Amino acid sequence: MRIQEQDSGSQNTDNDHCIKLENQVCFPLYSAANAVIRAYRPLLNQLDLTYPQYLVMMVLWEDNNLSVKEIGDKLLLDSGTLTPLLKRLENKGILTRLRNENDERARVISLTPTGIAMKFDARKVPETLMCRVNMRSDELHSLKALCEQLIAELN
Amino acid sequence: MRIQEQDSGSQNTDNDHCIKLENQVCFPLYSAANAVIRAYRPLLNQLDLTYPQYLVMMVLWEDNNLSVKEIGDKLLLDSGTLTPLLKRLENKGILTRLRNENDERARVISLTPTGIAMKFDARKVPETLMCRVNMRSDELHSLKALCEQLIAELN
DNA sequence: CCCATATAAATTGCGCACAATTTAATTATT
DNA sequence: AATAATTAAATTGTGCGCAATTTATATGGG
Repeated sequence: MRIQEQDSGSQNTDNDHCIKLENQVCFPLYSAANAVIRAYRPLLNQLDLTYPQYLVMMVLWEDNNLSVKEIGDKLLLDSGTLTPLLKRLENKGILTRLRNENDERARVISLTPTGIAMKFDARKVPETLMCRVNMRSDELHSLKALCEQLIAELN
Repeated sequence: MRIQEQDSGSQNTDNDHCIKLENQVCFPLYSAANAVIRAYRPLLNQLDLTYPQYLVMMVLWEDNNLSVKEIGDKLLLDSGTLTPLLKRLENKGILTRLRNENDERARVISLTPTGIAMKFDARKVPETLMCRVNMRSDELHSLKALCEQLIAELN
């Protein structure tokens, strides 16, 4: 025998609703990010890339020969995440990790011809995913803008 | 000497912009989810919980004595994620993982008095985080709705 | 020039997230 | 009742994500 929607005489206060999953903003955000990565997986498997690896590739397709730091600044990821990820891409022959001759602390991450060529097939990946999603362009734009706003607020 | 914004005669097609990080919806979503978990961490450290553990606790505070499957359905997580997570919470004395007597395959996850009591301190966690975020209530609501819409589309 | 400070990567360790598989128990079928 | 199919958790293995630390190089001030 449980009381359902009304506030019984327990230690509940009027801000008790905040702790309900239903009323959280962050949970759908977290869950949507998981869902997106899950949806990308079968598409990216064809390129032998994970989603974070694909993000790194997008950065490098746009601007090759970056340091780990520069990639990290663009993706908001640190060397603890990027170093092993970049080593995996290096092992696949997709990029090189040479030392910067002007600053021996830094590396220069450079796509190989193989890595550059992958851009061609990669173009259809976001396209294919977005075909599966029946959302209007303005909805996607405001989702993007709201996420960017939230990221800015949390720094 | 690089041509910047206009389409030169290379293998570029007019959907080349799709592959730019700048134009992706999923990257800000992924990045915002990371940022939220990062922002929650110092607050949740005081409760000795991670963000996924906190989500499980929220589910159980609302509805105690659930199976692993039922928790997974609410959080969109599988037993591969939940089993070790629940074992860690069990080791902390926050919950028990007894077998369901009617169905020996399933477990009944039940909060201990300690686990139930944590709800009191947990209430201020989302409150504190949202104070740091200078976003209007309607913006947060539409962010939540858009994420939920995207999750629904991807299943 | 020397030393303090700063910076770039790498390393270590933990906890997810999930695909794929396995184990055990339940339900359906014949 | 015996067998097949289904279901619930657990297990295994890979790859993040990040805090904390370490290593190596660079830079700035005295």
